[in-house]
Amino acid sequence: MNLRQLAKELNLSISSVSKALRDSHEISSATKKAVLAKAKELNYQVNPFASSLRKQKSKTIAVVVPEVANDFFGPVISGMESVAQEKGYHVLIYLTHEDMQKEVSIIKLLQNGRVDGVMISLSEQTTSIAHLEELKEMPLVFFDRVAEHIDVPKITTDDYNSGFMATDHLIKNGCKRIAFMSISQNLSISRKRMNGYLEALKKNKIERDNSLILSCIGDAEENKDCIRKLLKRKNRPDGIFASVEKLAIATYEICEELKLKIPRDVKVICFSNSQTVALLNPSLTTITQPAYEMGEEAATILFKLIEKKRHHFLLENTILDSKLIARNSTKSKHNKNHNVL
Amino acid sequence: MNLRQLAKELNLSISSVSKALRDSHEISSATKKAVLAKAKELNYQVNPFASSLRKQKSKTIAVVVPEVANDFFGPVISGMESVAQEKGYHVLIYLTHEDMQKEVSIIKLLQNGRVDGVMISLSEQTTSIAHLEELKEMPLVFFDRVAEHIDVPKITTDDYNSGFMATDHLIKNGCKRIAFMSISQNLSISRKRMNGYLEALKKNKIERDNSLILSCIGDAEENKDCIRKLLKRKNRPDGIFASVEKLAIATYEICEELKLKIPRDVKVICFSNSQTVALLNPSLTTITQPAYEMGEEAATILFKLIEKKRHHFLLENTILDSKLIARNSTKSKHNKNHNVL
DNA sequence: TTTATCTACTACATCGTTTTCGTAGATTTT
DNA sequence: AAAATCTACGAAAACGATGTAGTAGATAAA
Repeated sequence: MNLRQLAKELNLSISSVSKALRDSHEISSATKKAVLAKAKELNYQVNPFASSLRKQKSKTIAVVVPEVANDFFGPVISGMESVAQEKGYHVLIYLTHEDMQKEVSIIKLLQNGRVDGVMISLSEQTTSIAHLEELKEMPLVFFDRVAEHIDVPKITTDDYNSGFMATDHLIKNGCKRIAFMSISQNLSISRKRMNGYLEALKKNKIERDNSLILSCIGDAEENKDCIRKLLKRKNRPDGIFASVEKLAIATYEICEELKLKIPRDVKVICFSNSQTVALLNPSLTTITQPAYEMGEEAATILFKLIEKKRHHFLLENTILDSKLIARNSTKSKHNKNHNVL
Repeated sequence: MNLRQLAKELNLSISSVSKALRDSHEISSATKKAVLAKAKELNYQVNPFASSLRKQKSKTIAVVVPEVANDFFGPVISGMESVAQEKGYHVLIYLTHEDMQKEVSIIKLLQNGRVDGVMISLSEQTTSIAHLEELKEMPLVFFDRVAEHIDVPKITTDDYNSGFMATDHLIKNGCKRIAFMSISQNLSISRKRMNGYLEALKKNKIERDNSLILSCIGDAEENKDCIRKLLKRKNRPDGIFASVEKLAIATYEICEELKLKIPRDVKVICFSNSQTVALLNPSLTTITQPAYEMGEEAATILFKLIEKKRHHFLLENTILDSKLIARNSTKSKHNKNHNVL
């Protein structure tokens, strides 16, 4: 069922029917009513490709993420999808699986006008953003894992401050030797979290020890090895700040293996959006990011870019607050623990 | 950059260029080479809307799921996306948030040819599938939460058998009064899991007790209330089989609240795809579904439907095996526990 | 030599909408 | 009554790619 057939049924021209359907003032209300009724009766739906071709917009946005099986990206996407659904937009999803090559080819795919805008969180392995520079014409928003030197809106949490809070929290609970474990150093979030960590050490007059700063970029087993070595040292750390949840989980496993008690022997804090970590033994202290809200915010900004042509006033970055949720994995013997915002 | 401009640059007709790009035998190899080179130089990309309009196919599929922030649907989508990416297809994602009304309107959206095929897992609240019957022309695949009386391919795990295994596992570990908790009774997975549960009771000569069969369809607090009441009864169950993870987690919380020890006072098993539940205290015994594989399988079948016109031979259902991973939450004092496939 | 067959291209209709530009007839203004 | 303005519609040209049908010119078959 297309406009031509509908027009024939109604004894009207194609253009009149088209206008009637979009409530043009050029069409009398009687005619509009007839058209709407017939369209409903015959279940007419606008052909999206014809429409997109003509209007040069797709009513579709793309989300490019490293992974979706994930307590963080899941809710982010959910937030984006809600906003998009409300706006009548469609959401294409592309996974990079932390592979820069895939990221590059996905971005290339998006250059042909298939989408009106793109939201991206970079892969761990992404070292250059040349592929993104080429998207210049396209409304583009970064979220969470952002590239620093590119002139587009970015939504992040305050990673520097979160890194500071996490480290300070460990220190306040008695830690003297705190290890920082992150994934790729390519990621600005890792660097910012580390800078927060370093600043907290400095503020508390603890000297920086580079042997306590680990980049775990291998697979699960390699990362475990890395943690095992760390915890087997004679002067092992008494606090671990993991930049991502999987490293904290691995730490739990290694502690079990080495008969180290958390939090007695070593305290653990990490970034995580999982609900279940509250039920771990011991319950895991986390920095939790407002994932759903980040998705909503990113999408909202993207739609502003898409709808207005003036990108300029929107270039400033949006920074959302994460929460430190203190639980038992960082509890000190003497200090009573309490939730801190 | 479009075909017209490219053709002008090359002093060729539009149709020749179009054919050259698609490697038609009507074009000499010299010309093809020139066209390819120029296309690359000018970064020509086919306009997807023009192409889709003309060819009447979109190279796009839709995934409709209740939620994406989820340890099961996340990997499922990941599996689907891998297959799609390999095939050069794009993936649209739609979330129903367990709301039938949303599901209906999403399906309506998909009737206009925007996608070449649809994969869906029904929302909890879905009671009728009239909206899906109207997609008749469209290649359609159900996964996990399927509708039983509709003539399309379905990918599920063996929920009946899993329900049986889970219940049998509890009985083998000493449980006599086993509660079954599920979400919506609308879902075939709930019914099948329950039937497996009932069959295991029968096989072990345990009488069915309807007061131990709960449908938790409320929000988090209501569900907790429901569980609290169950565990406060004077003859409370000594085993709980939760059809979904969130109900098991809630059970853990209520047990903590009521000072009940798992597995001593009550043993718990549930369907879950979370990695972290292995680290809970006690570690949680689960039935784990092959989520990623289910996504791959669903997508593979969908592409067969899309590519061949003969749907017939594909109508049979695909059933994948879930694994029972025995952990401490179902450990009996006397029986040593071991992983069971 | 004439006719048939290839080769390598081009012209053009088509996919279904949207939108600009017209225009006939009715209504209002001068 | 003539001119200007409205109202409600239609014709037709895009949007960009694809595929059918057609055609010069070259080669092969009769």
